[in-house]
Amino acid sequence: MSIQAIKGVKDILPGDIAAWQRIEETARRLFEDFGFSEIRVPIFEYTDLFARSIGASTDIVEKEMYTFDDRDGKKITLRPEGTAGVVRAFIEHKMYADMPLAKLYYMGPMFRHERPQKGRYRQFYQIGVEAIGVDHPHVDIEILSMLYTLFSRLKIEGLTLQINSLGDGACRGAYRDALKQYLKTKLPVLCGDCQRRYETNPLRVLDCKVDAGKFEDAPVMLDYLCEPCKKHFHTVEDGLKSLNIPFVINARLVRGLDYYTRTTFELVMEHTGAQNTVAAGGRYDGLVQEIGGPASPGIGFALGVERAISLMDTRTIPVPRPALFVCALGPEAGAIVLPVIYQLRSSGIMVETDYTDASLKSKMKKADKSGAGYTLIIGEQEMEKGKAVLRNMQTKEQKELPLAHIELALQDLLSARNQKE
RNA sequence: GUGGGCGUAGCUCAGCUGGUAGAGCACAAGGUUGUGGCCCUUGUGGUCGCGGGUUCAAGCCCCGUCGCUCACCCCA
Repeated sequence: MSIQAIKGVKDILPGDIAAWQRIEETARRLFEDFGFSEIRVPIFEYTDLFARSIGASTDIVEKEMYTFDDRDGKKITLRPEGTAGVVRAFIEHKMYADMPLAKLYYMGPMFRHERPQKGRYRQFYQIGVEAIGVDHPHVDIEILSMLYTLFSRLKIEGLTLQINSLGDGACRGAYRDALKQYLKTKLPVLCGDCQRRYETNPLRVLDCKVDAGKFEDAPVMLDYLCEPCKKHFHTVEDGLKSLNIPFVINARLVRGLDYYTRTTFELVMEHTGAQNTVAAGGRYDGLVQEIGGPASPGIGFALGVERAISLMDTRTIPVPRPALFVCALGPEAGAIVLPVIYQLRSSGIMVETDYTDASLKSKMKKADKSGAGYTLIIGEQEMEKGKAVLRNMQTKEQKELPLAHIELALQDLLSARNQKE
C-alpha cells in the first residue's frame, strides 16, 4: 500500500486554498489597523517552556504533546499553542525595553496528539494575537473588539462572545476554597472525571458537560473577585457596551490552560458539532514572570482556522481566472504559441493553455471550465490563413488576429480589458 | 484512552435471500452546432481497504487488521 498522510493531519488542496488566503489576509489587514505587528516564532521549543507556561498537570502537557529527544539529548516539543513561544521571544529579545506595550500577531500550525474529530486535528492552524506590557482594561477591550471585528469582516454570523473573570492571585484562592467546600457535598453524584478534577483542578468541574446543570447554586468566581479585579471586569463590560459589541457573561467559563487570570473569553458557535469554540483567550498577568521575564501583564487570543473556515460561505470567495486560454492544435501551432504565452505571462496577464493532443472540442471545454475571459484558437485553417481566432467567452464575439504581430494585439486587448474591471 | 458508523471507478454512491461488478458526474472519441456549453452515440477506467476462514461459489457471512469518520474526553 502506498504511503498516506499521518493520522489527524490534512492536506489543504488548491480547491480549498481561497478560504485560507481570505482569512489570513483579512486578519493581517485588521490586526495592522489595530497596530499589531506580525511575529514568526519557531514551531518547536524546549519542552520545559510549555510545561511551565501551560501547566504541568494540564491534559495538553500530560498526554497531548509531540515531544522527542533532540540529537544532543535535549527534550524538544512541537508547539501545542502559540502564546508560550511568543512570550519566550518577548523576554529573550527584551521587547519590554523599547515599547511599553508589545502588540504581536502570528499564524501557523500547532500540534496536539489527540483523537481526530470534526474541527480537531493533530496539526491544526491558529491565528493569534498577544498584547504584553500593560494591564489597563482598555487593552482587554481593544483585543475583544478586534476579535469581534475580525468575524464581522469575514461575514461569519451566529457567534456568541462569552466573557468571565478568573480573578488573580489575591482572590482566586478564596474562591477555590469556597468551591471545594461546595463540591464536597456533591461529590457522590459527580461523574468519575469530576471526582478526579475535584482534587486536581476544581474550577474545571463547572465546565463539565456530563454534570452540566447540577451546579445552579454553586458559588461563582465573580462573587469572590477582589476590588481591583472587580473594577477591571466592570470596566471591560462597560467598554464593550460603549462599542456596541454584544456579549454575555458566562460565570461558568473556565479555561484549560493554567496561565489565565482575570478576563477570559470564548467565541462560541451555535448549531455546530462538539468542537464549538472557534476562538478563545484571556489575560495572563503572571505568565511572563513565570517563564523568567520581568513582571509584565499580557492578554491574547487564538482562533482555530479550520473551525472559522467551516463557518465561512466559501462559495462567494472569488478564485483567480485566466484572462486568456490558448487552444493550439498541432505541433506547428504549439510552437508559435509558446513565446506568446510566455510574453503575456511575463507582463502580468494570467494565461492558461492545454498541452495535450485533445480535440478542439475538448480544449474548448477546458477553456470554459477555467473561466477564461478570452480563448485564442490556432488550428490548421488558421495557420493557412495566417490568422488566429480570438473569442470573447461571454459575448461569443470572434475576431481574427494576424499571426505576424499577435503578441502586441493580444497585449493591447487584454490589458485594456483588465483596466476596465 | 473509550464508544458508534463507514471502506465498491478520479468524485458521489447503488449492488436483493451469497452466483466472479453497476449508475450519475468527470475524462476521451464521434455526431449535432455559428469551432466550446445543451443534447445523442460510443469508449477508457475497479486486487470491491488488506489478510485469513466458511462455501462448489464471497462485494455480501465469520474472525482479525489497517484506514476514514462522528461522539466522549480535552481544546482553538
